[in-house]
Amino acid sequence: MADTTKRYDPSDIEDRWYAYWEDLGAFRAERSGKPPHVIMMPPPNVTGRLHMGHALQDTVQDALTRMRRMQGYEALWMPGKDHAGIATQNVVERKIKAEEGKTRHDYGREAFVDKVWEWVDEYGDIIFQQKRKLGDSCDWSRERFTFDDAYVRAVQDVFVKLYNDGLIYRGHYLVNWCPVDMTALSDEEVNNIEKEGHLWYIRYPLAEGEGHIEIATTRPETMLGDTALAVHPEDERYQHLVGQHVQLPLTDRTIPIIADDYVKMDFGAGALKITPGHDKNDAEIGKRHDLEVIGIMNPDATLNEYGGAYAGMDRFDARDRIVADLEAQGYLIKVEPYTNTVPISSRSKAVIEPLISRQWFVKMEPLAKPALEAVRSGEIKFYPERWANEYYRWLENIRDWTISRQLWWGHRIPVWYYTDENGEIDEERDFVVAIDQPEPGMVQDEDVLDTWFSSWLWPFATLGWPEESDEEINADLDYFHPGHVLVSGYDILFFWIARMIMAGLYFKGEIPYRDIFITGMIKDKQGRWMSKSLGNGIDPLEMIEQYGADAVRFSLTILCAQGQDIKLDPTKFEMGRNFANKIWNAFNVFGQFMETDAEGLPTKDYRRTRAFDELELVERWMLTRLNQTILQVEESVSRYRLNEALGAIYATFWGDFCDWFLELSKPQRGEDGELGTMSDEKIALATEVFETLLQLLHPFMPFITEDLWWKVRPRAEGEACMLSAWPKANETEIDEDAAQVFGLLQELVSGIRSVKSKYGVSPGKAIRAVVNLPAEAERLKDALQQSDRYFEKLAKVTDLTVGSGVEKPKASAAVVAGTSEVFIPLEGMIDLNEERARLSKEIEQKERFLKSIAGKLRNEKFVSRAPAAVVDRERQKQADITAELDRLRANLSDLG
RNA sequence: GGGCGAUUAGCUCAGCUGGUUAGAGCACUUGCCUUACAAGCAAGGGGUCGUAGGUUCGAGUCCUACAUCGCCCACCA
Repeated sequence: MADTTKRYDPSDIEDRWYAYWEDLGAFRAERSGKPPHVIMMPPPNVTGRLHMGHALQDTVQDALTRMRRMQGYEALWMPGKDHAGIATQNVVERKIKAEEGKTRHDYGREAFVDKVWEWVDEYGDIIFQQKRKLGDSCDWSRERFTFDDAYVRAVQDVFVKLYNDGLIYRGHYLVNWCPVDMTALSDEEVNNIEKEGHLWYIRYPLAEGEGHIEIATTRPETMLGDTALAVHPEDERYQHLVGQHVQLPLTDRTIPIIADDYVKMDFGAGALKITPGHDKNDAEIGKRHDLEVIGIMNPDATLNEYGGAYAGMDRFDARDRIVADLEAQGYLIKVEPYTNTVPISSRSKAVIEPLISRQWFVKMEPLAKPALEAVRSGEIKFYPERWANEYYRWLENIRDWTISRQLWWGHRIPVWYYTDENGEIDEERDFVVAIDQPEPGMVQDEDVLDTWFSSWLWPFATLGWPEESDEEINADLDYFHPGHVLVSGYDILFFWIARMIMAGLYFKGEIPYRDIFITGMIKDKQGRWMSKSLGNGIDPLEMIEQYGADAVRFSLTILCAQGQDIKLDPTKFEMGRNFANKIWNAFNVFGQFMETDAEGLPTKDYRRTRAFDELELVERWMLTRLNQTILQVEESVSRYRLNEALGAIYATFWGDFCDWFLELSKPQRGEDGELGTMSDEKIALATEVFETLLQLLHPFMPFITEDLWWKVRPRAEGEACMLSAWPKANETEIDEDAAQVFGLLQELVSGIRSVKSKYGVSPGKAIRAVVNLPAEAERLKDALQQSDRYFEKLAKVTDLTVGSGVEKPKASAAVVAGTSEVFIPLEGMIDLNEERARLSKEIEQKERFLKSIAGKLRNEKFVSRAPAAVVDRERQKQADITAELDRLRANLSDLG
């Protein structure tokens, strides 16, 4: 007797099987004769904790990896983590602040970086432990970090190459400056959000003579950096003033009035203050007119010496004061409420201050072109396709990438400067771009690189690129690159996915992968992003604890439809839990009759001895369904419709295998109430189907399937489910005929049950039934006559008659199924009115249906234009329904 | 301002290149602790597929507007 309990308890087995797989080395991928299948795990931040987004994406990646592995591929799922510059630095800064009351400056750069390393060593692998709980079958022996020595080298090589190719430059430009993190950011790291603000109308008096020009601004404090006032060249109000000057209020400066057709005459006051040091558009206008650039802010967004009386104040305090002073001095004309877009750091949420700063940039256009072409040509495909449009849009409008960051935690920029006698950087002399210090005394650039400047190399730097002297590495790169599919969310389409494609093509000369599967994002029940601040997150580990990893994986997969966001709430995992429980108990049906050893493991290998055509109806039907399901799964997975694949297995397992096959296969209770037994032949069939279903389910629900795998057959050492050969559909065991006959049987059984339920006949009460078949259906008649046992088991029909032209017994209910019908004599229980109503309702429904078909067929255009197959199908339907109606009417009139 | 997505049963969602009488899970009703499973079984009820047009023999599916919600992008101060 197998050792199973009624309720499946996942906590019992999951860790055990994970350890077993790892010990077996089952996750490892090595260069072999097999075709490779490679997935690069998007490296989580070292600060990361497993969240539902990871759980979803890992489930998808693991399912694909496990399936390919079973299908005979050398499946590599490469894990790793990202040093995540700002994020990690922030975490450690917060920690030392909280624990020691210190800032990173108290530590100094070197000591602080050491502190971060300490943190990484202590906490950096937590997420990988969490991923193990989920069942991730990635090759941990290949785990990489974007700060591994070899990886650092790759990043520096890439910098040097891009510089030498003329694609990296340094310069003073207006950049997105975050005053909280005190670093430059790329455009992608900035979000524009709508915010209620004000539009202040301010008067700038003419320097020469009477009068003034009115301007409008949303950021009055920037006026301290104004170096011109612009009007439209065709604006008749101001034309005559161009070339003159205005007095800049609150300062002793005067600024020129210039004409530029960027100015919209009808917006605001029709004139524009120009602050080239703090506004992107103004900077361009400034360049056109060769204006002076004044930066009025310090890195922390307090005003600097150009702020005059406001120097040292925070920019927003200064704004209030300036407005108050303008008003007091009569320069403020009016204030209007105004909604404008404000740039926010995606990391710190601080309002970004555009300011001029010396930074490093990558010229993107030359990189973008091939990347565009790779997708346009179809070499790389997006699933779902629509994401290709987002990708095009971004690449077609690509802007240069600000890659330098004023942080301490990150890849140092491989640029060196000469120093003067005081040890200060000698700005007079050229810098040198080199990985190692070119000359003693030279100092390295203080800045570090954007995190994504290292992660864009992930698909090949993780394999050891660019080390060319090492044969192992070369062979690995040859074999495992390019990869096959990238699974990711759309949130990092620009940050990472697009840049990886650029990097792959530019540095490696190859696309990084063929397919990109973009999953939806996990949202809360109300469709909001899950976040710490909202406290609406669902912790995958708690869910695993509560429902089991397989249940979590099942539910996430089944909910993951083609890129749609998932509104998740914990009760969704009940679906998976219930299914796991169903699987567990289904095994028990036949497992309890197997010969087992003391540990409950099978000692006998039950194999079917009969050929397919010797099997009985339900068996042929079940194998047919199984083989159809295998085909369906393959088809769905090839299009990354994992929800559909898993849904198909679920329906077959529960709706076919459990509800019909097992119900018919399990032993019947003996006459005297004693438990029956199951023949070896029956056990063999159940085992065969169940085992195959376990394999189909394994990629999605690895733990329970592995556990039961060992319980259905004696296995040799190491003969794990996860390493078993993926089932092949056996097309010779697809029997459409059996499917059709069994389908009719299902209809008749359901009809009988329905009648019993309708008339309050207890399901357990034995009844008689008479099946009436059309005269020509000899084959059906034989099949159903042999199926009396099925009717008994499923509907408690103890007396079955099957024939054609059979007389309808007195006082019986009738169920019509196509051209067949079944009579259920219910002497004394049947309510004639009820029965009439029941039949009438059915007749009405069929008549409506028939009418719509007849309508179609009367339509000449339909008959002439629709494909012949469609028309034939309608004709067939018409004939079927007509026959069915005849019977229904006959049955009705029978009732008198 | 531009683009994308969503709108299908009470709820959450599938529904692919148009073609059986639109499906699932949950919830609901009725009956069952039928010795695999009450995390279950059986039988049911419930949908004019957001609105209005159009294309087509045929539309949940394609087209055009519109509405509502959500997301992305964008230099009108």
